[in-house]
Amino acid sequence: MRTSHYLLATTRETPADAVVISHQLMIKAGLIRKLASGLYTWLPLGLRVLQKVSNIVREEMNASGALEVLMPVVQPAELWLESGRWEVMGDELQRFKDRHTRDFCLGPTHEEVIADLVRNEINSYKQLPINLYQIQTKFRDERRPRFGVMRAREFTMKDAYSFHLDQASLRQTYALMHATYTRIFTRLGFEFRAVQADSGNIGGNSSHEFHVLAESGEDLIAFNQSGSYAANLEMASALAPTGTRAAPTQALSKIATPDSKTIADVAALLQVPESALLKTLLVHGDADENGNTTLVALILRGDHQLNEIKSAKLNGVHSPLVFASEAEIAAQLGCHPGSLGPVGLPCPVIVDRDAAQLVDFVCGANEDGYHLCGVNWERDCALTRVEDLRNVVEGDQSPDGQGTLAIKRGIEVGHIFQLGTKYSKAMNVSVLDENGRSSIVEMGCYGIGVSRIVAACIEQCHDGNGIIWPQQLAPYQVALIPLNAHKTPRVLEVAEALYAELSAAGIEVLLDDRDKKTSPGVKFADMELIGIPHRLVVSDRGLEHEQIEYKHRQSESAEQVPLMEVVAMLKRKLG
RNA sequence: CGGAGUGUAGCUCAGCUUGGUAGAGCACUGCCUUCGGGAGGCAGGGGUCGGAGGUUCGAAUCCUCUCACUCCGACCA
Repeated sequence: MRTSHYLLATTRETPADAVVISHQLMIKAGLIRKLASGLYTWLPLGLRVLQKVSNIVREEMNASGALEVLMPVVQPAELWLESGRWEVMGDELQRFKDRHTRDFCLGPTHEEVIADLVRNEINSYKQLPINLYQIQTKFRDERRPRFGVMRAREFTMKDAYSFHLDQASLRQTYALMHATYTRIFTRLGFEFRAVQADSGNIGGNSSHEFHVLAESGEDLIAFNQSGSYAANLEMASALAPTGTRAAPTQALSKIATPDSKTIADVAALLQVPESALLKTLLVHGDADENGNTTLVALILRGDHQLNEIKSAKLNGVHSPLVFASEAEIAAQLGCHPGSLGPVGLPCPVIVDRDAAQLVDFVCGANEDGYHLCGVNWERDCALTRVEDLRNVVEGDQSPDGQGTLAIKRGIEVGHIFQLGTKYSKAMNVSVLDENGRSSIVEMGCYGIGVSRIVAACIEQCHDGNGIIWPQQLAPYQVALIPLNAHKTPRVLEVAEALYAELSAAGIEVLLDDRDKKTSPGVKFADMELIGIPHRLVVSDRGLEHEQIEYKHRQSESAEQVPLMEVVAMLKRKLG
């Protein structure tokens, strides 16, 4: 490709509304342009990268035996009513009516459509297992789109759905997809982790997320050094402390703590560490048959954070977690949230394992302006229920006993689920088994955020001058820059010859043939910004010695290569 | 959805407090010079100041409403 015939939409200024580096660079390098919030046009350069990602994903999915299909973006409401998700999905599901006033939605995912396809087309256990996938546009009306294509409303996703006669077969394909995803993200050159994950709304039993490690990631993941344990922070278990609780040494006392409402305030006032305090949080319990809920107290050590996902899964706790309002707390206890504690608390109490180990601790007195000191479990208040309520922290023991946990930020680029029969039962997807009996099939689903991968790659691979594409994603492998061609005609002749020869060898070359008004500095800066891995400079100076300058995007300095050897050298470097 | 903020040229922004002819840099067009790290000169083109209503002799500027976008939070397959 020649830059003179290309839409090289690089900008000098950093866009004002982009906060993460990948979003800034995608706009500066001319990969994307925003149309509206969460909606992006892919420009020629960006589309090439997106297609390279798609192709790698497609190759590996095909190699795994999955079959590619393409389903509609627009889906009829009937299918969603059948699965029960028309009501459940909320505003993220973009609904609309056609001219006949029939209800439709834009597909945020395709479980319903694929289930409908399979129940019509697959009748026998002999046709199972089968794994169908597509690479297609999804639409989710996100409450807050952000970070460019990282969290867009319209985005490209690879979604695969597998169908099985039994759970053993599902587990087998799930493992195969786990391995396939590992191959894909390895080929993409990512530093990533596969982590245990919450399956959330989509349902099902086992679930893993694949995260690219990056500071700008929206998720926190916990893992040990050996890699034997990795989980989303939402899911990571905190090991129970070992040993028995020490005996009390202090007497219970009540002290005035006016104006100290937070853990930090009270710890500072009393000159004790935050870990010597209790944090008491009131949440809604399970609803009774009339839909009314009572309050439940969740108690943590002052320095620990509540894990809302783990807590909401406990019996007696409303899921999803709903915090009691200040008004509800005042009505039931007559004090503010900052003054709560377990002593004499008139509601069920669930205590975190670490909080249950404390002795001589400080907690709220359930009376504004007072705290209790020297409090001890069982002596001063009951300890009836102990659970894992807290977020793990850096340095915690790994739940599998292998070393300690580190916590890092990750960008979720893949998610695999064992759905079981959640959708197949609701939509009656069945086959005849070998006994001729109808059997509801087991389902798995497997997603990869194709467009998000482009952004995630830039988050991992950039420097002060711009993007640094790995070879497998680079829109072009070689930037070929003729300098001073208007002064020395041979410069352009040699550049054209190299362009032809490299192209004939199947190497993707971007020839920067912009005219003399584009100074050398501009060409160098643009080619670095868009991240082309290999750079060749053809100049009058070099040609005097029959030499071409070569520089890799990441190397500090350039080297001179004899003209006759350039093509062979690049073929070698590009494998 | 709650809180905060911003809308002026393709981009980054000034002008608004105190109402009086629409601005700068970059980008773009033409000519000349320059030519290995985002060149210089001269001459140009480009904006119903997000939209509607109001106050006023007069509104980018003041008031009201509205829309869009961004950030923080909550939420999220």
